[in-house]
Amino acid sequence: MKGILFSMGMGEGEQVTLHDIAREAGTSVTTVSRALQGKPDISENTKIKIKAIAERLGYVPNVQARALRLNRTKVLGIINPDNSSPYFATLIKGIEETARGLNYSVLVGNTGNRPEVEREVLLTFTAMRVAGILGIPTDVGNYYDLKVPLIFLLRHEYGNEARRFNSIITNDARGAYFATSHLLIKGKKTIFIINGSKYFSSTFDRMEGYRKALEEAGIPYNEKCVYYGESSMEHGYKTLNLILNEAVPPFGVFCSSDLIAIGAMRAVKEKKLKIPEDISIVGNDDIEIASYLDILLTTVKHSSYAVGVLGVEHIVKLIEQPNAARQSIKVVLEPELIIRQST
Amino acid sequence: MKGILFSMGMGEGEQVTLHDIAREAGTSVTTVSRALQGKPDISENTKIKIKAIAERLGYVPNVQARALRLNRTKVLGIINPDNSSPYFATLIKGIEETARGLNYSVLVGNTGNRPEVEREVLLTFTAMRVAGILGIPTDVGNYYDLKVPLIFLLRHEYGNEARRFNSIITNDARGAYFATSHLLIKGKKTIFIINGSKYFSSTFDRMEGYRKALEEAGIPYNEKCVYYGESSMEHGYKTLNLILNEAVPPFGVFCSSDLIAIGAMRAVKEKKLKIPEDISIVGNDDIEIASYLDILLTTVKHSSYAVGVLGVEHIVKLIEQPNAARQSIKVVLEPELIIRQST
DNA sequence: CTGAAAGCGCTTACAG
DNA sequence: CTGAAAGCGCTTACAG
Repeated sequence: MKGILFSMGMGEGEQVTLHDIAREAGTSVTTVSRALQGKPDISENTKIKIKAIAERLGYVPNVQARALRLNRTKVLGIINPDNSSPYFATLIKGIEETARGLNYSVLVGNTGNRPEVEREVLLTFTAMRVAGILGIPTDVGNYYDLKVPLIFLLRHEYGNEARRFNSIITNDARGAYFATSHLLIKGKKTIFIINGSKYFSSTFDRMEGYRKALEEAGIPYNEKCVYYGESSMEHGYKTLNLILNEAVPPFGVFCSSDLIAIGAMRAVKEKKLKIPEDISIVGNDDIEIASYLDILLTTVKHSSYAVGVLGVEHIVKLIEQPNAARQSIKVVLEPELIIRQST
Repeated sequence: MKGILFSMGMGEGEQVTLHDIAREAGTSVTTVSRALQGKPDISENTKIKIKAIAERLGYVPNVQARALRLNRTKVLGIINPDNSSPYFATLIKGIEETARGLNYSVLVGNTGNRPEVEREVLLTFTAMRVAGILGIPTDVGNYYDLKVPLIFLLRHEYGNEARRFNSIITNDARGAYFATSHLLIKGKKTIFIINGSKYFSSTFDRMEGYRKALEEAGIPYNEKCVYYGESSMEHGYKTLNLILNEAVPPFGVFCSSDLIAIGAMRAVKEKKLKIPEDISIVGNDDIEIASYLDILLTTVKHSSYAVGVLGVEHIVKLIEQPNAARQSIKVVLEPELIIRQST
């Protein structure tokens, strides 16, 4: 690493500035700045000369300085519970790829669904003066006094605060409705739901679709069929074992994530029960592995990648078109039921 | 979102500065800066007053300005092929959590293993003046003239350039040796290897362990048993089908990632062949799902989370301890064979 | 077509 | 214990 640098007379950490180029070119910093920006009021000759020197010196603009001067950055902050969870990972990929195409960088923060961590990350993003924030909220209250464009992804606020925030979500009520109806049609009379955390709007929305489907089938709602918790294989595994202590198959289970479904399937397998005969399982998300499992997973497909893409496109619009900031963004992506082998 | 802000007289995008606090406190910006930093040369009274005002105004320091002044940022850049691949996702999680604990932010860039994208991301990071870079390299040549601390993760350079770069890797030669020996011990006479891309050092290292194990067992090396490609379920699936066109079971397969192994298992299942009787499969990485599959996957465990943690710890040392920068970092984490049901 | 000057928000010697 | 001043690297009116 040393060789090349030292031969150019630049040590590690030393950065070429406009001033260096100006000195080399025998011109002013002003001219260098404008030449590099390709502004029309600089002669072709000068531009060519300056660009050549910049190239030779390995000049890379200092965006910190530019940000300070222009009072804007090209950085987006992403707040999410856990970047290693496949659904969020795909969302982040959509964000990163779209942001890169629009010349934005992306700062990632994990909250583990802990409000105090979320607050901390938000503070860091604010200090970094990110141009906008894309958040999968844990505690909506943490976002009240942000001063930058913000869009909630996957979850929105609910209750009294409703409609104050921008959001791009998937239609979880409809997804749950699809899943539950499908389970019913497949002949299961009892449908369990292993839902997410009670504090998320998506969890709440799913209850709506679940109840609607039951109602339409004339099956009374029974709160003993409802479980809440985190989105993990382990939780799915444990919860299905809990259910098995209380109920005898056959029955159906709608899981609020494919991860939960995979854990649940594992529990079923260990009890030597059959899927879908004894227990039908519907997942949620359609992560890639759902179509590589031993028993292909029937699931409600939501494209988190698409949510990421839209999130960036909309937030960049809010950032770059001042009058757009007055608009309220409410996007709802429709889900699709993918029927495979687990039902 | 507007309510609170407007009542404070601050609109969206307007930021409180040291100057605002100074005006309010009837003091100089210098004093405010020092008070907020908790420097000893400011009276207790002044500190208390200034901190209260800062709090009330919702002051958040502008790290861009600080970075410019101090000529250093608290930002780390991560370059990786694909943040949605589970092994990398876990690595990134380890990086993010450790970095946050040390007050660093984390910029994530995906390369898709494409050198030109890698170059682009590196340029952006340089422009952002990241304090250090943690990279899973695709083309080592892209890193030659970086001027910031750099550590390669998971892969290192090889060939002529060897030993110029810092690296934290897993012992892939040993892992492949474990896997291959294990397959041999389990009675398979032919061992295929579905390896990664030819251009990665980890792929190369795996070949070493693979050949050593064969040699010890007195089995001649046959290049027809070696396949290269990307790390995906789809590739594992296709490759196993290719293998099945050429060879008849029983045989063993060592896959260079669990994702490949899962794809391969799917192909075996579709051909109605039995795991492990007909085909034994060993994965690599030990991603979480390996222990939730229908047939629990035997795999070589490498902790990418640990690599992430160590990566941050070491790079922060390089950044913050100038004399440490002279040291060369070469860390190799040892793998472990986890025997489950697929062998 | 080009340059001198101001200023973004911060920190830190330096002076008092 | 406190403040005036310089300067980090950049951009942009303003003047010529």
